[in-house]
Amino acid sequence: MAYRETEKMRQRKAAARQRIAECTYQCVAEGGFRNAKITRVAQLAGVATGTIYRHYESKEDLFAEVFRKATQREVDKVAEVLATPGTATARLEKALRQFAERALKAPVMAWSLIAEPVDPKVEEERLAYRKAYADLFEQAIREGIEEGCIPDQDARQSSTCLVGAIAESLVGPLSPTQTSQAAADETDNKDPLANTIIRFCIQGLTGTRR
Amino acid sequence: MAYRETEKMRQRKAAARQRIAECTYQCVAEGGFRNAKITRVAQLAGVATGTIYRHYESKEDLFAEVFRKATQREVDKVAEVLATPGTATARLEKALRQFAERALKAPVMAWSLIAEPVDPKVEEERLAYRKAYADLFEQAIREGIEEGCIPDQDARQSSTCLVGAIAESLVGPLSPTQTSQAAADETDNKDPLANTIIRFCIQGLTGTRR
DNA sequence: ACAAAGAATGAATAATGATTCACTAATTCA
DNA sequence: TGAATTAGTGAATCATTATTCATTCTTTGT
Repeated sequence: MAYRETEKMRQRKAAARQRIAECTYQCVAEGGFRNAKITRVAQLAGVATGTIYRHYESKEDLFAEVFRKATQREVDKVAEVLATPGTATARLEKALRQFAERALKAPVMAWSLIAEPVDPKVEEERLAYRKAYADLFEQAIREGIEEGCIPDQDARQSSTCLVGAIAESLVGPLSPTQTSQAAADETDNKDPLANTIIRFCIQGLTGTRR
Repeated sequence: MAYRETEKMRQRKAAARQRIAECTYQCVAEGGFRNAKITRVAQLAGVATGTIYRHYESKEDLFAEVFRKATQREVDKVAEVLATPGTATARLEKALRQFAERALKAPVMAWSLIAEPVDPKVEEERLAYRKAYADLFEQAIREGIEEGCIPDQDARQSSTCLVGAIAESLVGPLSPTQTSQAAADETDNKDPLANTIIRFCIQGLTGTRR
């Protein structure tokens, strides 16, 4: 007998797989999923197109994984903020700001994650992504209700509203046409946007003007 | 000289064009834009595929028009409600309910309008559609501010949040997988959903619990 | 009735990219 | 070293549909 997969090989394959994912991410960050053609990804990764299919079942699978990873990064950041000390309301406010600011800092990627038309399998990941946010918010809302800083309500529904309000508010500023002109206008300050969204959301939750 | 386009012909052509649009609408209502293949539309409309291209520049154009018309119908309904007498808050509440209830009654179409992945030209129409809602809400919010029943705020931003919150809240219940099982579960009452969304939205606007 | 013009047809084509697969190159270990 | 086995290659293929266009059918006005 001869060849048997060795550790070295396993690692090399893992590295190639990761490189492919990273190059896909790069393509997406440049111009969305539509921009990430298999041939281009292969070229960037320095492998043949066929090689991609030794690492991923299909393009959709690759995209789904890339989407999931990109998403995880964002969700983790928000989770981090929500885990800091402070009242639930304050933490939610910080979390929403984190979400908005990161999106505005990497608008193409944010647009891809939030609003770019994608294939069904990737769309599924998007639903999961939005659900992940909603879950985090929901938990924080529950905590707020217990703390007494948020009145009793359907935490799940409210969290969904939060996700919707912030995503929708960002879609305009993020959409490819808007983005290009915003880039030209360096003075375009995004903070007022975040502030208004946050106020609406916190009020929606607490019913309290501040 | 001979043939010159006559009124009768003009009407016949207009009728054909409309029939094509209607059949497209029907396809979309059945399974979304993805389901509306040109050949299928032509078949339904009783014309040859080529004929479609005598009436529309391209599939995207056809879809964009169908989307626009479907959208207009929805927006008009909401505008109608907003034009009734009453305080701005009450009218906004009725409008949001109208939006939600119509969507839940025709879930496939609502999903197509709100969340189905579509081509760029159609996506543009979707942005316009959301903007149309935002414009209506914005106006009502301004009226509310003048009436004094809504505190002063960035009416545009708040209206965007409204659109986002309601759209997001509906995406879950509307998404194709959810819809099929909801159809099986006849007892699934949707009113609590609408109520929770509306409460969140009104609080977000007014900062007042009720 | 007939010529001129337009409308309708639908099989054939085009375009896009994902995916395959016959083949070559590397790796492993006795 | 070499037989066995897996990894990598990339040009060719496939799949899917939108779109075209040479042809046929209708309408119109003299």
